[in-house]
Amino acid sequence: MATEVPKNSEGTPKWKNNHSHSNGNLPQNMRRQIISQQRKSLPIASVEKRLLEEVRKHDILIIVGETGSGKTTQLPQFLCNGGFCRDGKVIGITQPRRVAAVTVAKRVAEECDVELGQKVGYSIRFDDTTSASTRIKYLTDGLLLREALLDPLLSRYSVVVVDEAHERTVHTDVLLGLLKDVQKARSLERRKDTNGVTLKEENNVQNRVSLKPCEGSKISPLKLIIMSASLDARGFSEYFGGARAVHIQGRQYPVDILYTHNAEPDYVDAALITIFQIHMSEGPGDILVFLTGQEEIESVEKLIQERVQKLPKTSQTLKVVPIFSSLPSEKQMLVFQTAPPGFQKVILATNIAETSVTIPGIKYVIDPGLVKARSYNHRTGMESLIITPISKAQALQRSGRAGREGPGKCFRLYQESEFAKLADSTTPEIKRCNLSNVILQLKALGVDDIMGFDFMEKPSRTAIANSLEQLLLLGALTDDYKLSDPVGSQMARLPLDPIYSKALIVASEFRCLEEMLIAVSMLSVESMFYTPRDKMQEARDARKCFTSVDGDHLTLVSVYRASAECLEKSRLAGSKEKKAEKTLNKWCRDNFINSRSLKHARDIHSQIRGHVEQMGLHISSCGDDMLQFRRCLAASFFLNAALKQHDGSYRALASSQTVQIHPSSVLFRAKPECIVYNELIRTNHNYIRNITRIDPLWLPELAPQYYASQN
DNA sequence: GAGCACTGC
Repeated sequence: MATEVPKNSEGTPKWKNNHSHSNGNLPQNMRRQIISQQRKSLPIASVEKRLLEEVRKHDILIIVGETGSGKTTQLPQFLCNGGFCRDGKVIGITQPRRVAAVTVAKRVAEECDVELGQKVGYSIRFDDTTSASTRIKYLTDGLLLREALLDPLLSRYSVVVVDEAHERTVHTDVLLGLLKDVQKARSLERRKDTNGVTLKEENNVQNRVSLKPCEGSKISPLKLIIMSASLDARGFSEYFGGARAVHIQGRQYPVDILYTHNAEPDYVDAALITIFQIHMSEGPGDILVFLTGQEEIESVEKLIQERVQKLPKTSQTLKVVPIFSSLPSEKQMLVFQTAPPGFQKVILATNIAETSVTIPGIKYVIDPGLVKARSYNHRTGMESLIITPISKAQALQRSGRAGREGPGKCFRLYQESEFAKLADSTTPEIKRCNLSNVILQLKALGVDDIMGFDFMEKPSRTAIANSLEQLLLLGALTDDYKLSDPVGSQMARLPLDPIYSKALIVASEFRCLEEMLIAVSMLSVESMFYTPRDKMQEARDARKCFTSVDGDHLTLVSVYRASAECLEKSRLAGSKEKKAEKTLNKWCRDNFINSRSLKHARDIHSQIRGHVEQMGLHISSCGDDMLQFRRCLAASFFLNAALKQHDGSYRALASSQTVQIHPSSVLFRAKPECIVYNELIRTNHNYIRNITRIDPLWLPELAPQYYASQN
């Protein structure tokens, strides 16, 4: 299952698709022949009939398929040929990642010899290629969740295949619980249709059944297929009431796993030594090193360059390439270039190389066994980034990266006894994140009893209670914790963090919705600014013209408007869309702005604007009245207010935690008396980011329900 | 004085 990709609409890099790399320029009939041969040689091909029988016999099937089994591309075709697309029904296959949905759909369309968007298509946020004739639909799991808001019984689907379920993203976990419900509801509905009986069932099933989506459409049973990489089939099977699990062989070359004899006190140093050992005494083949973050990668890169100088001239043949998510895409692309003749490529990567990006040519993997992971403290509402040991499943995934094209070697920079101590699998994300959004979605889907919802792994009571409380404070819920109308249902419709959705509603009252639309779009993307270490001053100077003394929100609005102006100018000058985009990209480079992030923000902006218009909110601008906008920010983000203390640190009013302004904020030096912020994250300190200065008197005035009794 | 990875009708 290659998930490697290419420049899609957002400007993420165009990565090579493993499957079709050799078929590109061949005549059509030859290409067809090759594809047909490739399909037949897949491990899954020999079990087509058996699989179809299993799906017919069981409403829920767990498929454990190793890497290279062909399950993602082949199973939907088997199902379609086996009659599961009759009566216009659709087979939906969910993926945790957009790139995967896109590449796999393209490959399957090619295999079926149809145009993408006809029988086979994909649907991801901002990019839907499906049509009325689409029968095999690849989509992100988040998007299927969104679809469920409109069509609670997912009535167009005859089969839903949840792929990569072992990754246990929040979306996957919520989807699993929901699908279980939908399946029950649909069989109930059918029995009602045929016998006229109503059965009492638990879990909101009744609730959802009453929401009949498509009038007159015949409800068919829903088949569920959960696909996962090995290790954890039992968990899924138990969750689905002892569901049948089948195993499909993979096709992966053997990878030698090597451990260190002794514990390594300094994994960075150990990684460096290992890189040079491989370079000097192993055969050719590229090296992939897993590191924890940008800073570490940049320092290791420097250290390698230094040490290479000390090697004999003939051995100075290492080519180092870094890759991490915030790296601009043109730089990310460099990992796909083959090293110059005689050179060995060393890729220094974060977790991005574990699943998201597949780099060809890797023969050696160096794995220090660590990952920087996000965790969330439900009590304080604080996120943190902590370096923690990986799980066994992750270690396996990493080592597998060495065996995609031939036998490989994986150097684990820890002892075998340490491996045994690792957790089997990574803690599911749902246990590690703020649940406000999940809860809002579930409420909108008619699930009122969150504690009673059948999560595969239930979040803690505190986690649920705190998020319910937050939603209550934002006005999304009524006093008895039901979705409020219109605020709650409007918020649920918007694909944003609930606090941002609320900010839009507040802004429409403050007559600055135009500014807020820009602000929340910009706040919803990662790393708008790109600051390479060696050009820090240059980057700072370039951004000066956007800086607002009022804070980061207004600064972001300026950046957005300047970029829009640049695009507009280019269009007015008669540039074609492509040329205009190029001009914008250059503008981004000149201003040290991440063009991928900006594009993303622009996409979000247009999507959200559409929603907001549909809801009938009043879109107007406050013009030059920045006071009005800041008051609106205070009214929206009152839960995140902080006051300066004597020592220049801040006290967050809601939690009484001591926090500091993040150095990336334009207010880092100014340190105003009172501020609101949007992000609280613990790294070396408790940092707050995206900050605007406000007047402390505004808080009791604009959020009296929260601040009246205090002070 | 500093930024794991994904994702959204």
